[in-house]
Amino acid sequence: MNLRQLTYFRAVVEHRSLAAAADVLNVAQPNLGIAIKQLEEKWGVTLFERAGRGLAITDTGRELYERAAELLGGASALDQDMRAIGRGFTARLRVGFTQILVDSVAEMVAGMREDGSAVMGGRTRHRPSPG
Amino acid sequence: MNLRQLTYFRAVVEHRSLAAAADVLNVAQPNLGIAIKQLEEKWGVTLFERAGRGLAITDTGRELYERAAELLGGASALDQDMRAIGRGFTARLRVGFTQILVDSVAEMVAGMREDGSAVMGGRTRHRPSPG
DNA sequence: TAAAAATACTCCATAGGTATTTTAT
DNA sequence: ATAAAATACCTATGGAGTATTTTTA
Repeated sequence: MNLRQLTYFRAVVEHRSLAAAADVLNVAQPNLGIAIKQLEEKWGVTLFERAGRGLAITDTGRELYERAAELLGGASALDQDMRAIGRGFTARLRVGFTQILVDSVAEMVAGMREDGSAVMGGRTRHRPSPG
Repeated sequence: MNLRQLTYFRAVVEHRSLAAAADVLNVAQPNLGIAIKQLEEKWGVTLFERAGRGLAITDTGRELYERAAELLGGASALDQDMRAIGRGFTARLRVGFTQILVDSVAEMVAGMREDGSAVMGGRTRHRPSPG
């Protein structure tokens, strides 16, 4: 399994067609069918069934789609954030605050995300929550 | 960026050495240096600096490590779960329950995970929470 | 001088493309 | 007859290995 195969699979699911997905991805049609077959053979599952001229996704395919999309989203975000660091657009800032400020800080961060700032990483709790 | 490069990077961070990581991964030492250089050049960042005979990770490298580890963990879990489906060991079960049972169900699921069951997917809220 | 990383190269697996065949409307 | 997927085949990129050189404690 690699990100390329998952990317191809996701596009095929979203376009419900090898040809359409191939067009969007700017690759030749056979590559997509091959990538999907590789996943199916590696895992011993069926992701699509041929339905007339097109493809019908299976339950297993749907399960994979949800999780592949999440994984690819994470990979894409990581890629963009690292590129941003490379361009010097960001630095790492560690911010500490107490419970009373959690909501207002969260609001600020959400605003930064909307502004296109590359907000990376998450929260770290350095002391156990009371109780 | 691909999972192979991140896998190599993670191993180098964890072993603080190309040679040691190469030994664990059963690949030749130069491959790891090449993979890391590819990431550095793609993003324009510095992940390690040569420190004496070994390598010293940079702040950027640390940032990448945290996120790469998370991504690789997700990929590994996905891989195992799909393989389990292929072996017929799992089926998809959609379970609905009301708010009062959330805690007890969560506890059961956590127990299943500890038992090694392949618990996949997450929660879906089909109605807005009250208020 | 010993231990680790970096470099130079060769080889091969596989990703990608083109052309064609098969399938179903 | 047409539109889509599947198959066959060829090419080329890049991932892997070996051998060697450079770096530094």
